Amino acid sequence: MVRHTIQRQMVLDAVRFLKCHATAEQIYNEVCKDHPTISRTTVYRNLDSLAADGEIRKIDTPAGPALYDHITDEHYHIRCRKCGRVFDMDMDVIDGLQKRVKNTHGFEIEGYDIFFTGICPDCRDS
Amino acid sequence: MVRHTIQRQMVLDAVRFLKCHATAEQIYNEVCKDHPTISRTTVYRNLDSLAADGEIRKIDTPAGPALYDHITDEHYHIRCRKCGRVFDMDMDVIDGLQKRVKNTHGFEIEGYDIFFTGICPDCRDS
DNA sequence: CTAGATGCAAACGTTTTGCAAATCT
DNA sequence: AGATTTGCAAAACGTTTGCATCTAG
Repeated sequence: MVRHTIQRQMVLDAVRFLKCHATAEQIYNEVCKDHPTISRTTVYRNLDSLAADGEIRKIDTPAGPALYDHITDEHYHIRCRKCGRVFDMDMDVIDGLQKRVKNTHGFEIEGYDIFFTGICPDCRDS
Repeated sequence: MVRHTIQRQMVLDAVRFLKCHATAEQIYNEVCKDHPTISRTTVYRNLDSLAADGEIRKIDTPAGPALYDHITDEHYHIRCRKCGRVFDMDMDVIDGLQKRVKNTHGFEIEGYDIFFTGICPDCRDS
């Protein structure tokens, strides 16, 4: 059974407070403001466990740290090739994308993500 | 100017020989068979430079090492959540996906990738 | 001759692990 | 009381960097 600890609660609160694609490091820093003795390890462990319980969403990103979202509608992301920042993509979700798979070859498909790559306005202008 | 070295050539040959989504480590091991004194660093540097020149394609993957392909048609990937292996997805490329972006917010979009997640048949059966 | 490439060792950022001590239920 | 969680230190992992040496053009 999952045990309720202040650390777990604070990690969850921080993810909700930061709202969108926060890194473990950002979440750790946020929790540290109120509870400076928490360890990074505990943050990682609670993020994993909260994601496994479906309380938050973990987004593994290409070429960068994982991001954690409070649960929101499905959406896609773009990563700046220069600064590495990740932004939400302004586009509709593609309807029934998973149904386009011709043959799963025995795979149990659990989900998917689309990552765009590009150069953000800040990096282009410098 | 890019200089032609045996290391660069061997890295390129290895990527072509391994054909699909090889990791830097696999490519290093392949090159090592003929040229055991090459360093991992040199493999990484040549992979980067070959990708920058468009001779090979680098695929940054979520939650795993980057993969390198000899140039092939665009295609999508699936990663097993348990064993981490990456496979090609058996589906058609989505026509004009980039045109669905409503507002780039000043981003220069260079491309995108779709990554499915799931459990592969081997991992499910064990 | 010399810009550029190499190999080494060491650092990097992110994440995971082993373990003893602390804490929920 | 007993299983789970914590915090620490250390390791793991993939990758990059600094630097002295070497080499292709």
